[in-house]
Amino acid sequence: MSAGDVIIAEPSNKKLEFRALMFEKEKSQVEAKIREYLTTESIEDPVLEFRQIPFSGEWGIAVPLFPVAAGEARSGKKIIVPKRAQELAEGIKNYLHGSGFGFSHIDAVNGYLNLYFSTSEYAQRVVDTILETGEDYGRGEDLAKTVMVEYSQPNTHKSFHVGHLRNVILGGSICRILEFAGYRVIRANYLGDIGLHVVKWMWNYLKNHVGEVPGENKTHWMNDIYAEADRLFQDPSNEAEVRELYGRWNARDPEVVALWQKTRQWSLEGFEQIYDLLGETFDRIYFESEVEDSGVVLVEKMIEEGLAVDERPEGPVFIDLDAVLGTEDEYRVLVLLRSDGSSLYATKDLPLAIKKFEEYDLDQSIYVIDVRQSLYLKQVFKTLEVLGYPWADKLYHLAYELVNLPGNVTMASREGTVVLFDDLVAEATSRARTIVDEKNPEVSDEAKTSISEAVALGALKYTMLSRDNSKVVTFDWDAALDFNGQAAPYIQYAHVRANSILRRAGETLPKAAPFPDNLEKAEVDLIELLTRLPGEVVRAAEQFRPLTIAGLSYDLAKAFNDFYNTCHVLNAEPEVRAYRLRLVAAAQQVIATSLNLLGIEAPSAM
RNA sequence: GCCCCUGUAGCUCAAUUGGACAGAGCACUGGACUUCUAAUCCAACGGUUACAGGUUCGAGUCCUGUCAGGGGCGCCA
Repeated sequence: MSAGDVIIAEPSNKKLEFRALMFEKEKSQVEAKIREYLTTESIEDPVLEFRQIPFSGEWGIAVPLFPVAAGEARSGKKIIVPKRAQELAEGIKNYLHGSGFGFSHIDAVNGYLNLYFSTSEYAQRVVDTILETGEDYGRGEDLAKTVMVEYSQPNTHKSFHVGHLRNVILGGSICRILEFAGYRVIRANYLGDIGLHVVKWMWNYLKNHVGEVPGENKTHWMNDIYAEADRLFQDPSNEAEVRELYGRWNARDPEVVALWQKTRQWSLEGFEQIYDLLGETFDRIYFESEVEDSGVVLVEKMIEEGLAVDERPEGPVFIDLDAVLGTEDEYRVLVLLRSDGSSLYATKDLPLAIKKFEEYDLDQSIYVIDVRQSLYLKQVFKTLEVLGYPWADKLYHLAYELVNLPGNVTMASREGTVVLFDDLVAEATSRARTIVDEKNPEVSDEAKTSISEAVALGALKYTMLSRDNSKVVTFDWDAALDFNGQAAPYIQYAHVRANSILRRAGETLPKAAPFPDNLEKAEVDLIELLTRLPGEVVRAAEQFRPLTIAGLSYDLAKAFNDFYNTCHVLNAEPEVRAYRLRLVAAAQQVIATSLNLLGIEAPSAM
């Protein structure tokens, strides 16, 4: 996404880290003392900013004194800023007698004032908080803001390939993250159920496949007929027949409409199979066919009002946005109707946007669409603003880059350069199955199937989500099917290990357990990562970036694996066993939550 | 011609939004299974953050310019 565009909420300056939240009381007490000291140095109303200390085994918060010293320098004092910052930090440290206010010790280093928490106290507060809140750990409060996210947008009668997959996975994860962050989310889909591609499909069906019905895999079957139609259509001798059928469709010939309804339904059922597999559901499905007529009416109105230029039949109907707005080469020209009066994307996107706001009271309307349509959507949004819709500034294009094939080849059904969704899933699942058979031969066949599916889909989703929205994904079979390293199965496996320990413990979790001050490094590192979830959820929601959650989930898994190897739980001393069991339970919870936000299953066995 | 995106280790990517020493995975090399599941872990190797200026106490991050790659720009979707 590009920065500086519309953001859902006000960008939060409540960048209070979780750690600071848990030590809020201590923090505000010490902040008052720091201000008190700075007053004695004749510094009034300084800019005090709390940030994290780069973590090195001990928790705390830091106050950089550079802004304060720089302020002094600007007001004319002859000082060297870094030196003065360090001097101030030391001054404060002495003023606070090096500790107190709930902090175990206070340091002045490199111009920063570092305030450290008691390790045992901090560790226990973190783990207790997670276990008390359970799956709600990290969940934001209800923000009473409604957001619609439109994503997926496949064309009926066509294929579903890996390019479409990135959209669904990204959109789905964004919805989960926004929901968890406290927004009320409406998942919308918008299907291309009319147009030349549909007519071509019906023509081929009538000519070569009458009476046939889809097999088990409906989307694949639909696409086979479409691909064949597209090929046959290359032959000019077939053009007349297709055009004739298009005419009958435009005249709403009942026979053609009936066929359209029946075949469209097959496509819908096929998409439903895919969405089920991916774990996606939609609250509202829009169709191009339901907004086309109102779109034409709207364009006619724009012509009457003089907003749109009508050059028919020699030329199209368009709005010259730069002319209307007095800009130059910025918004260009948006074509609204073809010269023959037929509709285009814009004809339908304008009324669709209006319809959304008629149906729902939206605080934000998000379009998850690839980056190539940036100018187009900018034009659509601007046109709605020009038309006077007060909600036009609530429209947001969440752009993402394409999934290309090696050699920077764009996936296109027409060129035959596609990797179909079901082929990919079948291959991934089969590879996962081979590994499950080898690693876990004793579990039931049913369990093996569900594990393979969770692993295969998890791996595909993680690959898409662990890359920034603005980066092109180059699809490569080996990379997509690599279950090693920084990939979903690694994270899922950590969850399985945690689950395994808890299962073998065979008792209810100790209600409370004190943590010692001399924790192992692996324990400290793990606890540190557990505290990051709430902040990352807020950040991911503000920036529409699942990537941050993908990164955290991997870091968590890595830290847990390290803990698993260095810290034994079940055969440890009773006190140690007690707090470690609670730590394992907390880690399992946070890993599961982060995977869930990515739409990835957290299996209990692998 | 104009606009947008990208450029970080051999490869694929991160970097808490201007903060402390730029981190992971893959690949290569060498180690660790009689232990809570080795789909794991440890160690080693790997950097002039495309280039040149500028702003700043501080720049991979911000501003200007250059280079390279990708995308978009009146009747495709």
